[in-house]
Amino acid sequence: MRDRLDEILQGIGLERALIDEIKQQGRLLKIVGEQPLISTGVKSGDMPLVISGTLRVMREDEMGNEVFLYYLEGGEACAMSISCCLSNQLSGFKAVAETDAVLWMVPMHLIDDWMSRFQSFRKLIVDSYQARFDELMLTIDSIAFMKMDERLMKYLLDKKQSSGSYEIHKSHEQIANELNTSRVVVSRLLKKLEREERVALYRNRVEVL
Amino acid sequence: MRDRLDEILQGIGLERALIDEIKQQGRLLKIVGEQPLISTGVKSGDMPLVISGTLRVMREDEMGNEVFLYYLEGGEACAMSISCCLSNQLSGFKAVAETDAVLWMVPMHLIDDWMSRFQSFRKLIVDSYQARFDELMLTIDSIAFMKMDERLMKYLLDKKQSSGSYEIHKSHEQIANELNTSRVVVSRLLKKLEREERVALYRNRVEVL
DNA sequence: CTACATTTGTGACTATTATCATATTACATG
DNA sequence: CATGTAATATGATAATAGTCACAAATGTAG
Repeated sequence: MRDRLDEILQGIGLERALIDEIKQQGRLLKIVGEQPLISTGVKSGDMPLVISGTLRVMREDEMGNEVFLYYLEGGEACAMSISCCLSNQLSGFKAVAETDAVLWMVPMHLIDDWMSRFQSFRKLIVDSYQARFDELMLTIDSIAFMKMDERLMKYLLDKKQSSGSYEIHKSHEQIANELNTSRVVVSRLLKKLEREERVALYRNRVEVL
Repeated sequence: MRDRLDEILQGIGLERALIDEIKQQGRLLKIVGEQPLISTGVKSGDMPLVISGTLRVMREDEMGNEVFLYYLEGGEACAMSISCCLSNQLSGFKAVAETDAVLWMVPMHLIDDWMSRFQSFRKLIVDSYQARFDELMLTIDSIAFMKMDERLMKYLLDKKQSSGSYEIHKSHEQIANELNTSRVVVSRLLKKLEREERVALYRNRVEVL
């Protein structure tokens, strides 16, 4: 697993010296699918770096409604946790392992030091923020401009792209939660997509055609 | 105006040496109300730092629909423009001067150098990203969870807070655009709020009670 | 004051989404 | 294969928002 980490850190474009420090100072964390990593209103002293698997990051409001924000995948860092920690704030979001995942947890107090010494690390942080930002923009686009049927289709296609599989193993209920609508609505719209021969429906499974 | 800049830079918590460099290397840009600073699909080589006035930042899609994202006010930096420039990407958004505004434009190529040398500058960038991030989350909250009447009231209250005034000088049409709905809907909901005695309505002006 | 453009008000209708009630189907387990 | 639970399907109805048409009002320039 250390080798995989090395490979990923190189892939991001970090220099040798930094890679060695990261490998020395962090710790490995394995989480199994659907296990929560960060919950709304809790804070952590580490910045997670995804080695393998996928984290699903969501926003949750006071009443427990949640909207999907973005995915974190192999090689991506969760830059949000930085300022969340620097500024001593509570996290406004919730991260759940979408699949089994392996993370490298980096102690927060080292971040600033690395930012001052390594150009590649500054780039990692800024890029990470920007990537999240862009994805949030897409989320806003779809919530603000798209109707539920389009959003649902986009959701299915995004899933397909990120997992590489044509099958989404979720119930209508779970999909409805991620899109912040009701199960009945999702069932109806999926049925419509099925009639249009864009998906095939099974129990706990949707296949994109 | 240089004094005001100095004051603001100190207020952010930057150290003397950095402040001097910023003052030496940047240039002043004045823009008058409603003038666009950044347009969708265009990129700039400077990072703007707001000295006075307010910038309204919006997301625009291909069909010209737009959603309000957040405001940038005195002392705030537009960190988004950094990676937008570093990664050679086009800006996915649009910034308009809400009122007359004075900006200090910092050449992008200095950013990385400052980030390596000044702790306070790293903090400025990270905080700036985080602040925008938090505001985007609030925007998502309101679009995803709130109904139009609540969003309208929130919009009016936010305006009140940011301008300190109880009067919003906008037509129903303009408000509708910022909330991504139609003029008719805004007129109707404002009328309802008026009946509830929460606002008073005039031509091109709404007063929050 | 008059003419005109812009802004605002409202009724009528449609579209989309939410909600409730109630079937029906699929799967796991004994 | 009988049975129970979770998942899915679907009709009926309501709430919310969008659209169109047109009327009324407000402010401005001559």
